[in-house]
Amino acid sequence: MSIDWAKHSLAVSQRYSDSLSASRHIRHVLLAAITAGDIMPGTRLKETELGKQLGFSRTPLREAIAALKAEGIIETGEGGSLQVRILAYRDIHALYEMRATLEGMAARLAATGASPAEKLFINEIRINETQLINSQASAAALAQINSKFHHGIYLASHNGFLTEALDRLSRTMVLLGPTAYSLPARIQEIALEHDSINEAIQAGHGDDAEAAAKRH
Amino acid sequence: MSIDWAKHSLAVSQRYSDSLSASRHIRHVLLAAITAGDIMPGTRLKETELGKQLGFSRTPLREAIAALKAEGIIETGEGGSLQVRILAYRDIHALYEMRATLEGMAARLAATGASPAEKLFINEIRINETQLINSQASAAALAQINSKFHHGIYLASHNGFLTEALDRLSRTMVLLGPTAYSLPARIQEIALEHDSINEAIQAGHGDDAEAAAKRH
DNA sequence: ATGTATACAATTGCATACAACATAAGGCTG
DNA sequence: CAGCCTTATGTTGTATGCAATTGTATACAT
Repeated sequence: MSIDWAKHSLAVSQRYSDSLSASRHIRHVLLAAITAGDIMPGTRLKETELGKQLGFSRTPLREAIAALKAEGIIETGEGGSLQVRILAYRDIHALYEMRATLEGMAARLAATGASPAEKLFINEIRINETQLINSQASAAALAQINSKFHHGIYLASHNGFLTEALDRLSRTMVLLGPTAYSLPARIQEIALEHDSINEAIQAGHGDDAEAAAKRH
Repeated sequence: MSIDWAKHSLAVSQRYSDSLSASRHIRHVLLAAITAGDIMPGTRLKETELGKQLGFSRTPLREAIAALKAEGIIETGEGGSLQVRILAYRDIHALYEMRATLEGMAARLAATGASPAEKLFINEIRINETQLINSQASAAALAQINSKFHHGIYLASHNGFLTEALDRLSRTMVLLGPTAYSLPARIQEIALEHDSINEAIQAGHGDDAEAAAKRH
């Protein structure tokens, strides 16, 4: 059974207005396919087959794979065969531990160093999120606004390496499968936690912001 | 004026017993050249020229470059030209800020979660370092034992992503140029700081270890 | 029947060739 | 003489073809 590559390819083309080189395009398509669960961890990827299905030569495909290997999304198994990385249980724990620390760092820096405009921006997103929750928005919409909220904090930290590291962690987390954004109870929890983080940032309390973000 | 690639290439071959694929070999050689200061940030890299000098085709060279681009060591300038990344001043601050946080995290985890054998291992390295300092060892030797000490802590954190992130930071830091390991006063300071970190880890005091590592 | 060795198929790694694009220089025109 | 357009050169992006290594299957021997 084959995968619907056209869907992911089209989405990437629209998202970036066809302005990506083939190798970058392929990289995003592969990430989208993994995120959507079309390719499960451990799946063996065969270059010739993938190239034929995607409609690209092996050269840009290998470029994309080289980048994903450098990020730890794809690994070379026994004998040089390619496969999507399988996370061990201790990796999962380590992943969340890492994210907690970095999220805490970002929240602290945002609380202590963000400009008034940036704090306002974060607060607006938070208000927007509350409205979406109250209006029973879809899980996808909630996930998107959630991502916006966190990204706003990353940017307000004024630390490009921190932002990059957190983005990288997010990309690695797609290996865990689709995130659960459907349980109503969890949605309410998330809202409360976001409130705590936001309030600490608005007040400029670094310690509180870090602690709240770590709990989240 | 050309660069002595043979030196770096030989060093990499010896370090890894010639068991690396061409693309990985090239990646290490490029990193070594940047570390040694043979290639300065902002230098434009021309694929055909590099390939001819290194004795490899453009294909594995591009694989290596793709990996280094994913790591943020090399970036594509105007018109798609390749150049070694230039760190802005705020990047430098962000880099050290990031490392302080991650080193603190590693030290805390090592203090709270390292096995007795791992703690012993770290302690041995610390003792070894003291001996080297007292015997007026070379700056290179001190840098090496310093690296070992920190790496020992990383591994004792039992968090592969943390270790990877710190290694990545180290690779990015080569863009700042050779590190100063020559000032005698600083050597003494480093020894004292390492002692503080080591003692906190041995005692299992997470807070102290994190604080000491952040200061360092 | 099981283990081992050999041969074949398939996949990855590398090299070369081609196409598209950006840049810089030189000539032409206003 | 200055500015713009055209052309030529050089560099990056992509495709294809070949070689080498690895996995697998089958046959033979113990």
